[in-house]
Amino acid sequence: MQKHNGEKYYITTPIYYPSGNPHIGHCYTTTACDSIARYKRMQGCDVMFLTGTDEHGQKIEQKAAESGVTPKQYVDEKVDVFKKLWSFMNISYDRYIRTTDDYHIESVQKIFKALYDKGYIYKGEYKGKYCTPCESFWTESQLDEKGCCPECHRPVTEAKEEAYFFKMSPFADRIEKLLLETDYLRPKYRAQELVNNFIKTGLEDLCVSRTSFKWGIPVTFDTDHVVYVWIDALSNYITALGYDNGHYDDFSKFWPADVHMVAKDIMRFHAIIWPAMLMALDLPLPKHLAVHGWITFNGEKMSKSLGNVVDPFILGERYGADAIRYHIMREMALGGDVSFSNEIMINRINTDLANDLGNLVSRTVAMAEKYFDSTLPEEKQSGEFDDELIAEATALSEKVDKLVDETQLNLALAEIFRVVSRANKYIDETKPWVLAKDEANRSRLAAVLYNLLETIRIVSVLLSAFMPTDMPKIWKQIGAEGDSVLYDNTDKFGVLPQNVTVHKGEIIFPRIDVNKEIEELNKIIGNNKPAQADKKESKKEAPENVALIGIEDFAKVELRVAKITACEPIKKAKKLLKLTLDDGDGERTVASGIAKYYTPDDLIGKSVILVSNLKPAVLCGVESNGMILAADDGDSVKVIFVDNITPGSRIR
RNA sequence: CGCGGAGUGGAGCAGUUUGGUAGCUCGUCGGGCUCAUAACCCGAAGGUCGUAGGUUCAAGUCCUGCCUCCGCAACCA
Repeated sequence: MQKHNGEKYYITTPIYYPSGNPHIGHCYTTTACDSIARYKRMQGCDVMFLTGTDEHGQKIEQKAAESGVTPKQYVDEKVDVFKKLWSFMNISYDRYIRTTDDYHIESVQKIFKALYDKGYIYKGEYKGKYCTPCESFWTESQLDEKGCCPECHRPVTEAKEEAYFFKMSPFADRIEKLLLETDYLRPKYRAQELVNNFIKTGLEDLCVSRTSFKWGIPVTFDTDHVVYVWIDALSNYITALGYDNGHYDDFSKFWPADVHMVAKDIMRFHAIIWPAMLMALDLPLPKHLAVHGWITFNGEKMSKSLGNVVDPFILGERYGADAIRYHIMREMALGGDVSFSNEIMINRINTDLANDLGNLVSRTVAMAEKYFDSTLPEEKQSGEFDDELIAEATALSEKVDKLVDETQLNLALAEIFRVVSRANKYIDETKPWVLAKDEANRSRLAAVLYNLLETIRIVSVLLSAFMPTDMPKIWKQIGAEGDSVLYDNTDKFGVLPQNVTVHKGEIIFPRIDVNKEIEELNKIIGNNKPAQADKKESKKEAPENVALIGIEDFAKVELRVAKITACEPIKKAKKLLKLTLDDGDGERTVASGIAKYYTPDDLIGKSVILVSNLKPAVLCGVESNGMILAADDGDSVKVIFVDNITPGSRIR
C-alpha cells in the first residue's frame, strides 16, 4: 500500500494530430493514462494529467482549404470531437493543451530563440520530397516505384527550402546512455534497435523550420519560417506547465514528467529528439517513456486509409465506455501489438465482467437479500477458507501498486481478477445456500456474505481507476460508501459496517450474445469483412480507378527489348537484383525489386522489356537506369520475357 | 553476413536472467453445484518447448549452425 501525501505525479499522452477523427488507438493511450492518473490520485498524489492536440502543419492547412474553412476553424471543430470522446470515455485530464494556444506559441518562440542563441540551431538548406498527407519529408531514394510517398503512396511534391536545423550530435552519447543504461525506455528491449539504427550511425541534424507552408508558429527572428513539428509539438509537455510563459506556474512543481505514454510509431521522437531538446535546454529528463503497440484489427494495422478504424463511439454506446476501457487495457501488453476484433472484445467482456465480476456481485447481493432481508446481522462466525480469501484480498493493492507504477496495466487487471476468481471459488467452498437451510448456521452465513462483500469492496475500489463509471454502481449495491470506498482501506478487511445493508439493483455488466452482436455490428460498421477478402478486392479494382490517358501520354514511355547479360544480388538490399542489360546501344544497369522471385541464373541470357527513358535513381547505392516490366498480383511477380528478337527493338 | 525481437498443447501468452516436476487465459471434453447474468467450482485430454548438433549427471533454459516469422533501417525505377 502506497500512500502519497500530495506528492506530485505528472503523466502525459501525446498531443494528437487532428487531421481526422479519433479512433480506438487514441482511446487506448488516453484511457491508460487516465487510469494511471486516477490510481495515483486515489493514492493521494497531486496529479497533473495532460493531453491535447498538435494543430499545425501543412496537412491541416490543406484539409482546411478543402473544407473551405480556415485552419483554425478546422482544428476547432476536430478538437471538439476529441473532447467529446474524452468526455464520453470519462477521461479525467487536468489540462488540455492546443498548440494553437497563445501561451504555447509564446513559449515555443522563446525556446526556438534560446536554442538558436545557444548555437544548437543554425540555418541551412533542406532538399527533399514532401508528402503532405503524411507530413513527411522523404529523400528521392525513399520514394516508392511511382515516385510517391512510401507510406501512403500518394504523390509527393518537390521541396527545397532554406531551413533551420537542430544539432543532434552533441547529445548522442548521453542519449545512448539514457536508452541503454537507465530504465527510461519501457519496454527496454527496443533500446538496442534505436541505438544501432540512429545513434551509432551518427545522429543527423534535425530540420526544425519550414517556409513551404504558413500554418505554424512563426520564427520570431526570421518570419519567413514557421517552426516545424518537433519543437512545436514535443515542447507541449513543458509549455503546458508554464515553461517560458506566464499562463501557468506549474513547471517547477511537476517537471520532470513521471511518464510520457506513446505508441510505438512515435517512440523514436520521444526516445531521441525530445531528450536532445531537453538536454539542449539544460532541463531534467522525464523519468519514463512507456511505449505501447498498435491495436490491430483482424490482424491488419489500423489506419485511416485502410478504412478499418474502429469507431469508439459506436462500441461505447453499445457496451458502455467502461467495458471498452477494460477491454483495451486488459489486452494490451507493454510494447506489443494487440489484435482487436469484435469477437475478442465481446468474449472478454462476457468472461471477465459479466461472468466473473458482475455475477459475483449479483449472487452475493442476491443471497444477502434473500437470507437476511438485505441487512446482515452483527453476529459473525469465522470459519474454514476465510483466511485465504482475506489474505489474498488485502494483499492485492500492493501488487496492483507495483504494476501500475510499471505501467503494466494488463497485468494489474489480471491480478485484480485473480481475486475475483478466488471469491467465486470461496462461494463454492463455503456453500452459503447449504448454510441457509439451518438456522444454527446463521452467524456463519453472515460471515461468509460479509467476507464476500468486503472482497468485492476492495476489488471494486482498485478497479474504479480503470472503470470509473461502473464501480460506483457496485458500491451502491454492496452498501459501500464514504471511507469504505477509499484506496486507503483497500488493504484492510472489516471496513464495511457489520450490519451493512445491500441494495439489489440492475445487472451491471449484462452478458452479450456473441453471434447476434457480431452480426449487428457488421451491419453497422458495414465494411469490416475479413481483411483478406478486402485486400484482394481492392487490388482487382485498382485498374478501374486509373484515369484514361491519350496515346500521346503513352508515347512518352519508351519501351525497348533488352537482354540481360549479367545479374547479381545487391548486398544491402533484400528485394533488389542488379541487372546489366544490353539495350541495343550499349550497356546499362538497372536495379529491380524481384530478388524474392528470381535468382540471377533464372535471368541471365533472357530478354525483357525495358522502360528506357526513366530518370535514373540510386537504390541501395546502385544507380538504376530504367526499369523492367513485370506482372504483380500481390502474391507473386512474373517478369515479362520476350524471345527471339534483337535487343534495342522498340515496343509499341 | 545492416540492426533488433520472436518461434512453448487448437488460439493467445508466461517461464529462459540464477539449467533440475512445462504454467496461465480462452477453447474442447467430463463431473459438481443450484446462490447467481445457462453464470460459478472441480477434473481431464492435448506440447519430443522451430530445427540439427554441442556442453552437462541434468537444457524450454547455456553454446554453435540452419529454417521461419515480425519490427526498425534500407531498397521493390
